[in-house]
Amino acid sequence: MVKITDVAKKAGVSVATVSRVINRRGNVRKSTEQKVLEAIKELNYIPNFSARSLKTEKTLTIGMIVPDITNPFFPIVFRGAESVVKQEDYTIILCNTFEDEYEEMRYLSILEAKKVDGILLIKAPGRSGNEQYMEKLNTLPIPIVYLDRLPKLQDIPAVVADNIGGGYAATTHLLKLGHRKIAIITVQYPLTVHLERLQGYVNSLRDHNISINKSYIKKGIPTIEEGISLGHSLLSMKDRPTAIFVTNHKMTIGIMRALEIAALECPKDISVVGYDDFDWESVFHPRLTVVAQPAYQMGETAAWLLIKILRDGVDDLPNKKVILSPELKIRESCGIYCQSKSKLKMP
Amino acid sequence: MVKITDVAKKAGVSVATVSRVINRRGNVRKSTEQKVLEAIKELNYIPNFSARSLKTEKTLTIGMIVPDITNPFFPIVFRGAESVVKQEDYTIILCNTFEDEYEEMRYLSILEAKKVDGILLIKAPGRSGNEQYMEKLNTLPIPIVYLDRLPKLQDIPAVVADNIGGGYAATTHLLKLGHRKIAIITVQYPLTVHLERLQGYVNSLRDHNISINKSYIKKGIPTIEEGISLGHSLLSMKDRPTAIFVTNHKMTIGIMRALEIAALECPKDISVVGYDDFDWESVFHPRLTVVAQPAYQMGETAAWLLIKILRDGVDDLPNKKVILSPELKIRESCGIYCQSKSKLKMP
DNA sequence: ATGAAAGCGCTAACAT
DNA sequence: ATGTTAGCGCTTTCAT
Repeated sequence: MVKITDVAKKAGVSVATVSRVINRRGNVRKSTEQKVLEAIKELNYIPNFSARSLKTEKTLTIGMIVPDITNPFFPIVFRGAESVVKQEDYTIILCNTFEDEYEEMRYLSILEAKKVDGILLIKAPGRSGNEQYMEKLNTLPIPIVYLDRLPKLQDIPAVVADNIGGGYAATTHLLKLGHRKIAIITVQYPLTVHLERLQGYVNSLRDHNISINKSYIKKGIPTIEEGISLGHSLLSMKDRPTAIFVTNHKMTIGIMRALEIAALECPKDISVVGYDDFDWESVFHPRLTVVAQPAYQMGETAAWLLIKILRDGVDDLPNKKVILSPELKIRESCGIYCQSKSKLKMP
Repeated sequence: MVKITDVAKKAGVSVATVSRVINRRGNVRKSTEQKVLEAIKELNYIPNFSARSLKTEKTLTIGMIVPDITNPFFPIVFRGAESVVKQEDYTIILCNTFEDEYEEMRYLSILEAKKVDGILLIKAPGRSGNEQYMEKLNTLPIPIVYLDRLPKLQDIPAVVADNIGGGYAATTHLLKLGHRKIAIITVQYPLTVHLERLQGYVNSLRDHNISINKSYIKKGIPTIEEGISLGHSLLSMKDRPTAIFVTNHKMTIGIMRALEIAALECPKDISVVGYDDFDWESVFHPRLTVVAQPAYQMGETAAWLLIKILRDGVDDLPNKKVILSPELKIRESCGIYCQSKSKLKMP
């Protein structure tokens, strides 16, 4: 391995000078800089990050903790974050927690040991009995920007989507189509995103003077299988809903499967609004009407925020929390409900 | 920051002893070990990886370079790799190249500087005029395991899928259904995977004595838009194919879109076989018949191979290249072609 | 079983 | 503008 002393020797200068040209510290004559650059190229010298980090306390790497990179929402967020972070020569350690807070804690310790400069954290659902973990999070010596999911902490840097607004938009759309029996399928984890989407649903119903039917509110874990079984329970009700709002992508797939099994057509027999917008959803049938989140932008913004904090500190941040707006994409999975004829029509 | 000397002081031992217990080097009396462990816990000591790496030349991190994490195939591979790598306490730096070899080169230099212990490389397509890069790759001081896409190098550690077999299976399936006018849409990049899938298509046609119609072979870039336009050109032919095999997921979405625009139904009017199997494909319509790759297993296997190399070196590896088999998942996007009646029927 | 001490490759304060 | 040198926190050899 070639090191800085080798370069210095070859160029006929001291290591300090070499270091200066590597780090563009200035105070180097043009001609000596040239010599050094040549030596570097000839020897194929690459500075050793570990050594540099030991001294500077900077690693130029940030950690990103995601619940499930297999959920297509997160790769988009990742790319958004990477696109801004790479401009500052940062690199990302990606950690998958499988929605397990203990796994998250484990990764956090590792990231702390590896001295990443900052962390982009999309939290796993909190475990009861694990509350002291939040304190630890709050006092971690590494800057954290929370992404998508907001923990119960005051005044922390975070980038989230307006989930209440998303839930409200979805429900209101269904209401305007004439639906009155609107169910919601959401995730049982104590996660802000799902709680808020439910809140948006409730708000919309309230605002439109529709009473809330608790049996229309179903919660479960975010898997296809759960979507199927929750779908079944909804579809087999006597007073079956005419529309379903699903706040999770995988459960939406499950619902669609449940509809098929029950030989129900969407949107003819029942309307569905999903969450998150992926490329195939606008092509395959039924084309899903969904609340689309600005995933890429969320990643970008969070990364940008983190870098800003890394540079200037947290304290003089005007607003620590930024909220991005989702967008309702109206496609074909919702039909008009005509009360008089007691059936559904296409819009 | 609490460091090893602090722990030593608190426990009343030397730093050497602390280091021994941390690294489980043995030769420490049970009682002293206990003291050290307590000190570590009380002080909340976390060893500094940078310092350790500087000394040991190991970073316990590996780099993974992927062309596009937004392609749902790669997150699955990532998870597979992570699942084995984490058992050995490695962490993964994920790098997205956007299918750009220059971007890949840039990341490779960074990974080299950061002294990752090994690299999982899913190559971007090679650029002409950039051939000397392969030499550099070959002499990199960091072990590389190639994944999915095989570069033109001899005898390198690699984990790939049997793409010839995949292309053969897809084409043969169509043939058995009675199709004779089978088109293929594939990716124009010089990538083994697509070249081989095309080869499988050709082989199958040859083996069944069907002459190859060059105008049925379309190549383009792997995007939805390109799928649409290539689809158009195929569908507007006088002698339009009765079946299309698409070797890329995004282009498959594009094809389905093109079918809709042309008011053609799948599988009634035309059959389609795609590549890669994602959860929604078995629910939304038309349910795609696809060649499913063992993505997770590919990630696992590659990571396992890399770790083995990290431990034992490359040289005494029995077989450096492992080939995993894909599986044809037959669903509903292919119909039977009845030549006599000159139309398609469902199977 | 334990400790003292020499580096690992680099940066930066200080000297010139 | 350039050089000398003291660490950064850790592992490991060599004594004891």
